[in-house]
Parts: sequence; structure tokens; C-alpha cells
Amino acid sequence: VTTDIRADTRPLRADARRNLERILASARALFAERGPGAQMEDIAAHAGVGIGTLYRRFPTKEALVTELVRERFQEFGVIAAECEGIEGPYDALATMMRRHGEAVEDDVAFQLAMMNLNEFEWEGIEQDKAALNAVVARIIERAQSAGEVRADLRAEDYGMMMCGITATMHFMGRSHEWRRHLDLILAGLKPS
Amino acid sequence: VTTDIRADTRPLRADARRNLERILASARALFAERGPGAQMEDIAAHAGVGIGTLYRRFPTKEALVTELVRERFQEFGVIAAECEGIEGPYDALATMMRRHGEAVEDDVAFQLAMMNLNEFEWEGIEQDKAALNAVVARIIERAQSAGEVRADLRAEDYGMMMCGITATMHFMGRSHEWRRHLDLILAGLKPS
DNA sequence: ACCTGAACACCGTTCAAGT
DNA sequence: ACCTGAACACCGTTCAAGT
Repeated sequence: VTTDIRADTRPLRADARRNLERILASARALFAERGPGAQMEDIAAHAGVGIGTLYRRFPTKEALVTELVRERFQEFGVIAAECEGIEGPYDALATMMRRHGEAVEDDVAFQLAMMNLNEFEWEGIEQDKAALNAVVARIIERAQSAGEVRADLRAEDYGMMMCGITATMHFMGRSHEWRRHLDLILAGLKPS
Repeated sequence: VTTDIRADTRPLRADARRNLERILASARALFAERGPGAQMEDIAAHAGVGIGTLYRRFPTKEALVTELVRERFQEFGVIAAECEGIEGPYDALATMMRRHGEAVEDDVAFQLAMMNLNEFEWEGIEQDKAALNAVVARIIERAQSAGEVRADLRAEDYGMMMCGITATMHFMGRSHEWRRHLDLILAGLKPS
């Protein structure tokens, strides 16, 4: 089995491939500009395709959002890999969390998905999530071995903590305070 | 000035008063049962009134949610007052956070409002929020004076922390893990 | 295969008519 | 004053017709 949506299909026809890329670019642009309320019709128009073409690639709006979230998770993986190279074990974890927060700071569509509203569809992301999770687990374990982080912290806690920090970006419109929230969390990770 | 919606109006006619109460009861019931997707038509029908009557009291769906959130904030105030009576200063704070979390655990409509989606309308709640905030500030200060909580914690951090914990109730459908998140936060509040 | 857009469905909101 | 529900508006989704 594979979770790549295109793995077991013929490659797209050249024009269809172009259309798909334009759809994704337009979706990124309009979601960033207008938030998750950006309309399917507008995304299609912005991409220069009919609404039917958009629905041919993505059966629902949520499926389109899922694809964008998947891309973001791949970016998370890159960031995590970079942070694994940081010398201080605690520093590596702290920097990763901060950089993951920064990566998401302006992406309202992602933030809502992360908070899992209307039972967000995680299928198709599991593979990317697992890859990220492996790096996160190594970074956490290294910090624990160095005695710089509580021994009972689990890799599965990471998503939960980032979910909480991400939610903070919405709270009463005070989007910058997530850094303070992160500081509080980080303080809680030190061994007691 | 006053923030009470009914302060400077004549009391409602008896039948209108009854209708208002039925609308609120139905809204509580249907939001609890179906989440924030519960429909205005269904709420009106459940309350035994026409849709127009619902819109006479609440100009938008969001205004209806706001009223329910306001009631919840009053409940928060009661809980906070009770926790102020707890002997241990740190215990008072920890118990209040836990009980506030429990109060919200099954209320999806509130959770979404707390996360401030689509720029939730806080007007009409400010007074209740201020009352709650005063008690929270006292509980935090007491714990700080006792040296049981970091000196740099501010009362304004409280809402942010609870927002993060509340968001966790949605994350990947693992609604029970918010208690672990709370534990992490609480650990971070101890003086370093 | 892929593209198109008119049409449909759903649901929040309005408003003219009624008591 | 208050109540009602048919009608409207908006937007996600479908599908018959076209290349």
C-alpha cells in the first residue's frame, strides 16, 4: 500500500498537470489572502479553469485543504531535519518548535485543519506525519538522554503541544503571543 | 454604559420571554448534540417558534453562540470563586484550570468560539470576562506570593493557556489528552 | 481523458403579511 | 410588540454536454 495519491495512476496529461499546479498555487494564494472562507469558484477562476476541473482533482474543499496541509507537513520534515543538526539537545527541540510555529504563523487554513475542526481528514498525510514523527522522536530522545528534558515526554505529545500553540494564534486576535505560550510549554519540559 | 443586552429595554412580554428561554434551551441542546453545525431552522423548530422569531432575538447565528458563551463565562466565574477557597495556593490554580477544562469538555460550540474562528464576537462578554479575570488574577497572585508559581506569570496568560488546552480537545479526535496537556502547562508554571 | 458552467442543494438571513 | 414562513442569497457540489 501507499499513501501517495498519484502513486498507482498514470501520469497526468500535460495540460491537466499544468491545471493541477495552477489550482494548487491559486488555492495557496487565496487561502493565505482570505483565510479558509476563500471560495472554490474563486480558486478555480484564479487558476483559469472551470469549477468542474477543480472538482475533478479534489472531490471536496476539504480534500484540497488536505493537500495543502500535506505540503506543509513536508516542510515540517525539512525543518526538523535541519534542527537535528543543532548541537545543544534542548536547543534542537526548542528551535524546532519555534520554527514550526513560524512556518504556520500566517497560514490560517492550516491552523484550522490542525485544530481538527469538522473532523479534518488526515488520510493522505499519515505518511508525511510519520516521517516527521520519526525525527521529532529522535530529537526528544536525545534531549532526554542529555537530561535536559523530562523523561516522561513522549513523541506523541509533540503534535498536541503544537496544536495548542497554533490555537493561540487565533485567541482574541493576539496572534503574536504564541511565542510566550511556547516559552511556558518549554519551561514545562525541563526535568523537575 | 452597560454591557447587559437587556439593561436599557423594557422587560419582554410574557410570551416573548418564554420563547427566548425555549430558544436558548434548544440551542444548548442542539449545539451539544450536533456541534456548531446545528441549523438555525432546527433550533427554531425545536423551540416551537418560527425562524423569524429566532432572528428577532439574535440577528445572526454568531450572536446566539455569543449568548451561550456568555453563560459559560458566568459558570467559569462561579468555579473560580469556589477555587479561591482552596487552601493550597498552587492547588487553587491547578484545580481551577482542571475544572474550567472539564466545564468545556463537551461543549463544541464553546470550544470553537474560544479558538476565535471567523473573528468571534466578544462584545457582550467583556463584563463577564472581566469579572472572571479579577478572580483569576487574585488566585495567580496568591500562588506567586507563596513562591509556588513563576513570578512572571500574568493574569492575561490564563485565557491563552486555556485556549491551547481547549484546542487540544479537538486534536486528531483525542479529546481526553487535554489533561496531559494541562499537566505539561502546570509543570511550566512552577518557579525555575 | 479532460474541460466546462448551468443547475442543484443546503443553510443563514430577510421581509411582507398577519395577530 | 411580537410571530410566521415563503423567498432570497450564498456557496459547495453535481452532471450532462462538449473537446
